[in-house]
Amino acid sequence: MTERRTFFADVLLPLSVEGYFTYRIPHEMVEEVAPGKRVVVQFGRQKIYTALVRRVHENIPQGYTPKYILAVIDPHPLIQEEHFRFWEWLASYYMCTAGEVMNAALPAALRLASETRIVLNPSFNRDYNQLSEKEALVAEACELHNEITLNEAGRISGLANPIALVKRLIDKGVVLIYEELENRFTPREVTMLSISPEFQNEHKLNAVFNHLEKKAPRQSDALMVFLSLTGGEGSISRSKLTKALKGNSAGLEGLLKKNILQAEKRIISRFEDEVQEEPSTVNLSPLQEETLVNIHKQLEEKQTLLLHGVTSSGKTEIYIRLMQEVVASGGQVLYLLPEIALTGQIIRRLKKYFGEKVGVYHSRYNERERAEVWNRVSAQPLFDFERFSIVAGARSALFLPFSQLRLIIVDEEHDSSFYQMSPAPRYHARDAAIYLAHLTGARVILGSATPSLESYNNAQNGKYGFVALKTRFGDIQLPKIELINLATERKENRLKSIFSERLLQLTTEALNNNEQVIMFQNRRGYAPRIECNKCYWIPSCRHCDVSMVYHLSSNLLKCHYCGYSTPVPSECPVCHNTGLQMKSFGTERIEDELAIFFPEAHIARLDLDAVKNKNAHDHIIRQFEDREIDILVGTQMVTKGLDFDHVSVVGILHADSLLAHPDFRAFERAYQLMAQVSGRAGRRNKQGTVIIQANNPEHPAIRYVVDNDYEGMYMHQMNERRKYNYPPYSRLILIEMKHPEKEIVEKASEELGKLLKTELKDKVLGPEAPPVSRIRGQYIRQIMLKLDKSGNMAQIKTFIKETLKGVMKNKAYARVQTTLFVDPA
DNA sequence: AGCACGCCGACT
DNA sequence: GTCGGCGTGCTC
Repeated sequence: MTERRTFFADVLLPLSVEGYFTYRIPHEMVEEVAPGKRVVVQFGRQKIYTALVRRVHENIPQGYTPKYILAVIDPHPLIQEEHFRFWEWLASYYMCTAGEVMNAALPAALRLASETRIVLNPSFNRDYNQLSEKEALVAEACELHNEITLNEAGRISGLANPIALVKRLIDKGVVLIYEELENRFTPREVTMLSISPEFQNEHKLNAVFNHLEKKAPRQSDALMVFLSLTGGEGSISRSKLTKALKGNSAGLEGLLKKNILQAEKRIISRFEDEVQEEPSTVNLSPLQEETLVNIHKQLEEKQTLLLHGVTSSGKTEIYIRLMQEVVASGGQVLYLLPEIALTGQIIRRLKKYFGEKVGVYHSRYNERERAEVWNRVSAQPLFDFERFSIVAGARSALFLPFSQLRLIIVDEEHDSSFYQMSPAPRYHARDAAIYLAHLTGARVILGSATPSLESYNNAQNGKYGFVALKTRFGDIQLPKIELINLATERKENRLKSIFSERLLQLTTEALNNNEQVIMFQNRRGYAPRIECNKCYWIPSCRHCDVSMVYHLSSNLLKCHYCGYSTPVPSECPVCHNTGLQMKSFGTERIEDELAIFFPEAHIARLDLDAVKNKNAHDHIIRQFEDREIDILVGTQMVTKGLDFDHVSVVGILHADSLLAHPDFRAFERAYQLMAQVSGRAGRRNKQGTVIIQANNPEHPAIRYVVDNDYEGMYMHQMNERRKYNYPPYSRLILIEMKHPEKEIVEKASEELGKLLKTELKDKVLGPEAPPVSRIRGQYIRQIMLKLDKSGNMAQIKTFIKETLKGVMKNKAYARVQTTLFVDPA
């Protein structure tokens, strides 16, 4: 007789709780439970969650009786050991829980969440009079709808938190609750129609036909259409046949009833079958060819390489060649891009070479689509689709379960949107990609025309490989950049609205030549503020410490931080003067005023307000590509990795505003933005022109853009960074505290700062109020830690956590929200 | 993160 | 007295 052994599983829950939880594995599940599989567990009094098994063991937990695992979901592990290790590194480096990483990693459709359902207790005597009004409402709703959810109970009763009410109903024996698991991952199915086996010979089929022709002409018609579409062989989807039958569905029903046709469900992809193009090879210029050889050579030694290629230098072609090589050897490629650079343009280009091997993964996809991509990347997919060899995705694509990851390309690596600000995990996808590659043995290529100082520094000191592409592809010249001094223009009365005469003149010429123009202004809305012309009162948000922006389209003042909006006041509430003036220029106003100067031109706007709808962004880009738009006005959205062939003029309307931020990266950012948007200008056979308008055109950041001098900018900024001990000379951790009461957050942050200083001394800066010191009614204080690169980071992070815990013990600070940003970008 | 328990003020 | 708001602590 074999001894019965007891097994336990340490599982990870998708919650913001530290550590793993131990559950007992029922004997009948011992075979099934394995690390990386999803299991269903109850956590707490009632909630049921999908957890991931981290490890299985026989150590009996001490001090509590573990609950049982309720069910095993997966036949094969969903997560491999190296992914767990990646998550755990991310959690410890970025100071969050592994559960929070799990939440970010698994698409929602692969997580099960239970929902509390409320039903009427069968033994309830239906005496609603014994109940309070709200209780009766909820109970009656249960009777009427059979069951309601907790949320619905909240709505019906008007209570934000209906739990107590429901609990009373349970105690009174009126209702019962149970937890319903929702599995949201179901593959898409289609009904396929084919000839039933017994009619699959010509003789029989003819007989049927003759019979139907006389007795059931509608059915015979339907059969005819079916045969003509399929040629008698194979199957066709029901929807296709129905469409071809143009309403004769009765005929089809008859054929199915008589079992002449048979229906069968088949799982299909959620992604439209794109026309599969023959994989073509990319033709590289001799310079690109040389670059490719150089990349290969360096990747033999270095895991990560920085590809510094000026705009339009043809980086994408090189990426495609590298991808082809990886795919040919059976490997997988992850192509990371900033969310808004993931446009139809780039995807179409990849599909042209790789057809159905390319998957796309970003936040505009719904849950089910994401779950399918997840499956098609995995080594053991739940459903049988062709495996994706290449995934183009935004930062969250980093968590896809690649099994043969050989190459990660981080394009536009300087882009700060690779850093996730909220929610946790607050991580930098570029840096995390490098760690993931370290775990999996993959190579990383960081690409940019304007690399981050950090990456360029790593290339300079030999940590990364380095390859530069200094000339544009196909002999396109770099644009000519002209400076306009806004102050002098204004003084000499040559400024029309916000446009210099030179810019208007060049725009006119471009339009006459049937060329396109981009106008860049980094503020959305119509007027960034309005102002009383007598007492200088400025309307500001009631929840945030910022002025309200006037939006023409809605005729409202809006807060860009919390979304609060108000009508425009008819008079100044302070001095009752009716002269309220629009100050400064947003993209909406620029679009509006351009229409006065160029009434014939098609003008469009590309900013957050213009792309609220799902496909609006792609739509505008495509219209611009197709030259249905002559002038495109936009915020930084127009700078993100787009290639247009017919743009001859780019206007940067107010460069100073880019430099006005009190941030140690402002200079670098301003350079990157201006260089990137300038790079949109220029076309075959004609040099483009960029006009930079600024009150202070002598600013060094602008100088480096004009001279196309990345190196110079790099040296200049590295000097500054060294002087003030900023990255890459140090590492930063930002601690942000929030509370609706100014005094509380001030005291809490002062106290934390003081305690941190006992160990970290002058490495602690602040606390101080950030430029926008109140958002959504919460006062904000920040403490910046400037840490030595040589320091023991793990130890310092533990110290920070412990110190914070100590401060939070004070009941007065219990509701202060603290957020940690490691390596903030 | 949720969720329950328990303390306390306020309204029938 | 009950109702409901919110602080506190726990979840395998």
